Amino acid sequence: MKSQNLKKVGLKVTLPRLKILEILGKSSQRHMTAEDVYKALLAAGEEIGLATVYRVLTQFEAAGLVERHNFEGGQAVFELSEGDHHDHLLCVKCGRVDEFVDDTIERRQHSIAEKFGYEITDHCLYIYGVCPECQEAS
Amino acid sequence: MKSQNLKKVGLKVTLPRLKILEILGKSSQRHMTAEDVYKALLAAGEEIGLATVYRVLTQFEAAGLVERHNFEGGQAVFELSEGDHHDHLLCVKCGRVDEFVDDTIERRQHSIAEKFGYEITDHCLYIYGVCPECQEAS
DNA sequence: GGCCAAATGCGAAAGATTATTATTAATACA
DNA sequence: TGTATTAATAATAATCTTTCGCATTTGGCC
Ligand SMILES: [Mn+2]
Ligand SMILES: [Mn+2]
Ligand SMILES: [Zn+2]
Ligand SMILES: [Zn+2]
Repeated sequence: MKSQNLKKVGLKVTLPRLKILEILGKSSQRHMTAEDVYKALLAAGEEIGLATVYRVLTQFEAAGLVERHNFEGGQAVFELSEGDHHDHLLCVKCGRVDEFVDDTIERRQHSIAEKFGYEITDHCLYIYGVCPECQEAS
Repeated sequence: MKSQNLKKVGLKVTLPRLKILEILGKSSQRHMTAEDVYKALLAAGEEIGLATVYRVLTQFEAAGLVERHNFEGGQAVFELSEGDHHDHLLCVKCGRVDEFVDDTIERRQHSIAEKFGYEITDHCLYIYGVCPECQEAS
């Protein structure tokens, strides 16, 4: 149950938070901007302000419930955290997002951080390109 | 000479463009925000508007003279292109930036893009962490 | 030097995100 | 279950980064 997730991380169980969690879980797009979430809420008949969406998403990020990505193009996107780390492939034409995990890359990253003496906190790898569908279309 | 660089990419040789190229080349920080460049220009006694800095940096990016990065933290940063691709290690405490190249990672990225059928256009790998100096300080 | 398109400077505008504050709702507990 | 306490929300304003519009200036070329 979603309210358990919220309690677990010490957040009060409120309607906006539940609805936002629900949208993030149910939407057909896994990676959503704050605006996307806001519009989905409106479409679902919920009267939740955009500022609340931003506030809640930021809290969710701090609590580890969602991840924020700064893909190219101004707006940050959010996705539900599911424990598993993964990286992203992004189509520059249609905005499609694919996810992947590569253990070799993960290991190399750690050895690079080690070589430079960094204590790694996070990392992100974005591969931009043209997806198969968009290649055909051109 | 810098004016040659500009002519080569089909950009008119103007004072703002020369000065901005110069700042990017001479500044102690290799990775600068538009604001950084603007302040450096002011400090050098040049009267160049911030809008011009943004405009010129964007043109330079389109011409391949500089690269733009969207590190965490709102502002884009720019650095002179020097042909060689590299990725970045970023200290989350002091903002230090280190650069690295890893052929294994580069190769894996291409094979991932291939597996998904993407025609790769670009990619970036940011490793965030705490640099050696900042580890001591804490 | 003088013409003309292109570039600049300035201010306004846009877009994304955050802050403020009065109001409302969730939790704890009587 | 009702109430007090405290945190969360809504609405709006503010902020921050970046871009636009337009009058003025400049660079390239004759
Ligand atoms: Mn993802
Ligand atoms: Mn660099
Ligand atoms: Zn596509
Ligand atoms: Zn540091």
